[in-house]
Amino acid sequence: MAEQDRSSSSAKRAAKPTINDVARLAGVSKKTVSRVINRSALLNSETRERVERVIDELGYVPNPQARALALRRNFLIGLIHDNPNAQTVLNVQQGILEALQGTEFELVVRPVDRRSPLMLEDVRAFLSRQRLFGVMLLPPISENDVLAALCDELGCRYVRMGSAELDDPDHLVASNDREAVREATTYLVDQGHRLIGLIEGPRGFRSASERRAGFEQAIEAAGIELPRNFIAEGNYTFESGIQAANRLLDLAPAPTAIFASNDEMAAGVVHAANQRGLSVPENLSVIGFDDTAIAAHIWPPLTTVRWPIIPMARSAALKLVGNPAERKGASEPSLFLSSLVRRASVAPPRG
Amino acid sequence: MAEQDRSSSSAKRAAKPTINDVARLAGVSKKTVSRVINRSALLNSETRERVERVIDELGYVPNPQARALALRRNFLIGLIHDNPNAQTVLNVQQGILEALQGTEFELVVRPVDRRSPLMLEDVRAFLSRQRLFGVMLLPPISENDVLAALCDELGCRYVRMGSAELDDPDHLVASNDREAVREATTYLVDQGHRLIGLIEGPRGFRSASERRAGFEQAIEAAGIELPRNFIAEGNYTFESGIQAANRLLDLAPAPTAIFASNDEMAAGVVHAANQRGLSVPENLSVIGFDDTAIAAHIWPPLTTVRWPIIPMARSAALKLVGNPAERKGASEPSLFLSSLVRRASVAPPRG
DNA sequence: TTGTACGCGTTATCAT
DNA sequence: ATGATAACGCGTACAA
Repeated sequence: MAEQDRSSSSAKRAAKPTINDVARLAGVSKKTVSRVINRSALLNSETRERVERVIDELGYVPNPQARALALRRNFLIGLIHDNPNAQTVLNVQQGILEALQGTEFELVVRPVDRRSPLMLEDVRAFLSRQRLFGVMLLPPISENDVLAALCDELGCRYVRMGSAELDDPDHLVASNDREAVREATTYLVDQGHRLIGLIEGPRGFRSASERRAGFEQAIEAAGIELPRNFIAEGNYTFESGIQAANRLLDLAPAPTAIFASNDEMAAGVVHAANQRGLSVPENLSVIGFDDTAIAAHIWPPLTTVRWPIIPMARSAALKLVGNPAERKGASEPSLFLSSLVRRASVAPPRG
Repeated sequence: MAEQDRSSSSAKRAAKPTINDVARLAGVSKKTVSRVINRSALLNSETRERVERVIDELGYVPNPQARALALRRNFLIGLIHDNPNAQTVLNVQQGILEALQGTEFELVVRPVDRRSPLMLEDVRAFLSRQRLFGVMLLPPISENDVLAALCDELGCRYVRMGSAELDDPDHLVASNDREAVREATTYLVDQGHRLIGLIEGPRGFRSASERRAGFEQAIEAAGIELPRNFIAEGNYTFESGIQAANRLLDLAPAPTAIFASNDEMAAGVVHAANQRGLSVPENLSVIGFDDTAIAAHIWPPLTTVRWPIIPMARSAALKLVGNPAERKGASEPSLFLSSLVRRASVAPPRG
């Protein structure tokens, strides 16, 4: 009787109840409680209910640290990324957190440097030490097959986010960048543009090559012959967008429209145009990619490709932890469609 | 002898070495190894060196899960925030991660809803379940004293980030928003503006009241008498900036300059001006606050107040985990100065 | 279907 | 200064 003090059902609970408390009060062994927690199939439903009642009364919650030790697995989801743009990382976080909401999982953020020769060893140390439940890989490192293999080797589930089909559906959430850019470029053509410049992303990024491929397909389909130097390379930053735009605008004839492979670079294009006294879209049409906040906030508002990044990240996280509503999360979609958002940065070319 | 198989010093280590392996090979008890790990003072330096050598040979790393269980404390730093703007959260993360780089700590992100009546209970559950080493509190929830008291109660260290002195130096990293805004406003006055509008932040935000106070001090010091309706309220979003700007610009006489309490709203002001056919800075000068990416990316580039957020976050994290280079992290600064970044969005008013 | 005994890898207690 | 032994809270053989 005296022992019951520890488990008063009132609000006071300085020492949190353990599985032993539950077992004792329910009159079962702690293994049985453990079975209830882990939803073992072989369980008398009457016993289960009794245990569950005690759990509720006590407000018992399993100790994650003890579970992690015994299971050799933490209930943490890792977000491994190498600094794609800020807004992307944040949107991904939001999507993941939405999916993890109400679960026992927490999100751990882990930036890495893809150019460091130690990157793989870093990740290996991180994964094997923290024994994460699973990780999400963002572009561009999501395109690294060795990294994915490493996750497998270490028994860590993973889902990659990407702009093309890089893996099987269980390990992938992708958008179809190529198709989206083709649509965007075709829109420019339909407006009457024939001199269309491309600012592509950095070499080695799958998103860069996919977007370029979409651009070229549209150009070819329109029967347009473009000079080689109408394609300039950027590195997805605002500054690189300015520079690439200046290279393009120095050409004669210069493009009357530019597709930039992301919004930051597109903002750079608008910036460069303004510096030159060109106004958008009267003298130059611009399209970006991502539909990040900046697209809607600059002047004029930017026509851009909207990438459903938050739903994608949510879906990816559900793949990782298993959607409780579904069978095992396998039913989460893997392919997401992007769409063109038409705003004010595009107009027909002048005369 | 046969047991030595487990601890070959070669690269192969499928099963990671444990403290027991180290103890056995070093010929000491595991408690002694534990003492080495935790830098206990009472240790024969000869023993320590021997143990350390074995640790290096084996590539032994303590298991965080077991440590967490035994210590009743996880080596995790939590970032608790209620969606201030995206860029802020990300910058804070960057600063924290810089500080945590190379340590045993990981960063766990935890968004909360400050308006939910369950917010405190959420945080309580989170902290007591995960047993975090410490947490960082971002504005505006960092201004909640009850929340800070809750951390204390649960034995969780905390550091608050804020725009004024909310706590003692051990628990605070703050910028001096009031002074910075006073300087910014004075700059407007010095340029010749007398009709200066303010778009303040949302009610209940300390940053909002601090910035307003700075604005009013400068106006008063300049001997300017401003109509009441020259102060409009926003909620730190782009949209609210547009709306507040339109209210201000509808006035007669209308302001020739507007100080917006953050960059997003300032971008909204520029947007609204463009919509009305006013050009910045010829017809309207604008100053923002934060120096987020958007400030430099819109046209014209925005004069704004730079808040050293990354160093602040880094410093806060070091306060939490203790700067290894310093005594105990107590020497990290608590007050940071903001500075005015002059770009192209301010000019003298038109005669 | 349920319970017993032990392991997970570390730290803490209290000896020596 | 160091070691034996017991926590920490949960999961898993294997037995019942």
